[in-house]
Amino acid sequence: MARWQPNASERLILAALELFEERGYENTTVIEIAERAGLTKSTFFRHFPDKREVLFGGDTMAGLLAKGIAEAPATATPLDAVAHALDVVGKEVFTPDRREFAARRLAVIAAHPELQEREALKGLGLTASMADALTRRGVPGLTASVAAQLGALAMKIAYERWSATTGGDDFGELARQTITDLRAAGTLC
Amino acid sequence: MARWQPNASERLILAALELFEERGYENTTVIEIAERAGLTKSTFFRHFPDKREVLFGGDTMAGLLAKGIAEAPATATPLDAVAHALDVVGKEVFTPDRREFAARRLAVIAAHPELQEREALKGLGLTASMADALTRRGVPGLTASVAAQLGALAMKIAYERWSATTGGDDFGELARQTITDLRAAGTLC
DNA sequence: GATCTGATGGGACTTGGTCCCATCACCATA
DNA sequence: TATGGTGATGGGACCAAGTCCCATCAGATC
Repeated sequence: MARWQPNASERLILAALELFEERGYENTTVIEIAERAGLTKSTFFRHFPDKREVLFGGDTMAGLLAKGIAEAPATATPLDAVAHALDVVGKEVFTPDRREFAARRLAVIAAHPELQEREALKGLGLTASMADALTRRGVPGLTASVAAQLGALAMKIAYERWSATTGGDDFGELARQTITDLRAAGTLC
Repeated sequence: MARWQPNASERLILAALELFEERGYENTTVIEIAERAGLTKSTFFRHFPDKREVLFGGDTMAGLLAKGIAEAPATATPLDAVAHALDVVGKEVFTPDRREFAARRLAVIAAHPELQEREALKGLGLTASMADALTRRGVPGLTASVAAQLGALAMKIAYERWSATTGGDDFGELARQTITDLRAAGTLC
């Protein structure tokens, strides 16, 4: 059992996903996850602050969305800027090779309230980040909030659509389509 | 120490709120909450499924919102129906005598991520409940989702405004005003 | 080969949460 | 008065999550 094998985090993530699929989240112990990854409980908590977080890699998304919104052309409407940000996310994070993982991850989350709770919190963070980036573009507060909220909804829907495709579909395109759908739906409110 | 004193749940809730204010959420033990309420750990978990839930009374809100939406006049637009539901909630739950408690509760939640996480989950539940009630009115899926999302945002903002007032303000009115604001903001997206 | 650095192992400890059983208050009935 | 039933509570054993601290080991550097 050689120490020092690379990709400890990745191994832990995969081990956790597999075990959650096999026995469910609450029937899986952190120690078991660590063991399957050839590591120990101590090391697990050195890589992730808690058991849930193992399925919610880093907080890079918030910064990426903010960057994408800031970089959108000055003439873009708030929702256009959000669409641009989702395009960036699609190119840098939701790449085709991660599609299958996303689908498995979504299925596990859907089956366990504790994980949904964490996802909801992450969603709040992303919404706040987008709203913040929009106000820095000069968008008035409430409008920024609404656009960010719709953006978060669009991202969620697009993520589900993307992970459910058989492959080949670009996340950015799906997101853009989703936003136009939401825009149409919003006028009926 | 007479057993059988009434209002065990209320006493636990108040004790928890006080302790969270005094020492913070993570520096407060369930045993301490129970002791201040003149009860024990066992009894605490008999009244609440976990430590967080003590600040998130029951799940009556979802049903109330659904009822309010269902009862709205047939001519009402989706957002109008939501406004009607928020009015119902204002009359049955967010009554003036609970305003001060709401303010203290919000302050505590804002200071502790674990509590924000639970609130985020509750928000998801309410959104889903509203979207569901809207589709039962014949509103198409995506439109229902958008209206529910905006409704949840309106409720959150109105709740903050309401709890921050010095008193006398009606939650339903605040919510209605908030929805008008959001509608205006939405057209700028 | 000695040393330094950083990731890992391991164990003690606290707390959240579950489970099970004993105990007590209150009520009804004889 | 007593007797039994019901439901809420007390209490303790137990497991898993998460924290802390220290020992250990691999690899790089000199």
